Amino acid sequence: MARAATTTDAFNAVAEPRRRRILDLLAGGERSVNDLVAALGVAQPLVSKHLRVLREVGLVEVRDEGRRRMYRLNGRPLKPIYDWVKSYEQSWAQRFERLDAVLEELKEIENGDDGDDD
Amino acid sequence: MARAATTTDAFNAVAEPRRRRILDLLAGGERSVNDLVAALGVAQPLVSKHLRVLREVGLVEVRDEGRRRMYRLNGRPLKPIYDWVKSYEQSWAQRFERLDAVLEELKEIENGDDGDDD
DNA sequence: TTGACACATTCCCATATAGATATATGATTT
DNA sequence: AAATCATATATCTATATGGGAATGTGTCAA
Repeated sequence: MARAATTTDAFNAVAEPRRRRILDLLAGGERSVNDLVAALGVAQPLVSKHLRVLREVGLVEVRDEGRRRMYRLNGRPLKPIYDWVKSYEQSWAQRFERLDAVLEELKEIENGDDGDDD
Repeated sequence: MARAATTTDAFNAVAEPRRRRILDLLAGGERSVNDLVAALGVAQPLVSKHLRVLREVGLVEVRDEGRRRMYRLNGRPLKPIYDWVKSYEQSWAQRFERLDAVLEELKEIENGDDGDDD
């Protein structure tokens, strides 16, 4: 099996930095494709393809306005990512569990060794 | 260019569900590879390969214990994901901007049409 | 030393890109 | 209708998988 499609879910869609950048731009408000092309400085077909991926996972929605297509953000599909990653918040905020272990080691070392040994 | 390597950053590493599951298991405490193999129900070489990816982005750390290798979680590389996605929290908590637009449309319809159209 | 156990790595395959280029589609203007 | 503008899609290439099977490596037991 190959890697899962980028359109499988938001996790995969958002793994690509350019797509995150697009979402960042859309967070500032609705934008046309050409707007995005100019802001990103990449080829138009590539932007369209990225937008397609984002559309397929529901992260953006389109509205036709004359010959332009206005894209807007829909953050809802990001919530599963938020929920998942939030449950790990402790694991970087609390760097003290490890510290505990180190302190215990130091206590033991205190008993006789110098411990200059990284 | 192909897709970015899964070892490029945590975003890519975590796009794979099996790797998220591994982190979920490690969140409960240190585990040996065999433990993970049993818990996941997948082939051992595959688990080792996923662990390698997680190791390369710093999401797990290893400790040798006899012939076993004990893996433990390091959540720090998840922080960039958290920070990025957190800035979108409004965009799903606040589903009212859209509602506003709908209400405006309804007001207009009120002026003459029945609007039985969902 | 031999054997068993726990993992990691290598090789192979099918698949899915990201990007570049060329072209198709659809709306607006002239 | 013809030309133009704004986007989307099709085609091609190089690359990076995830998974399966086989094999390599290091540790402990007999």
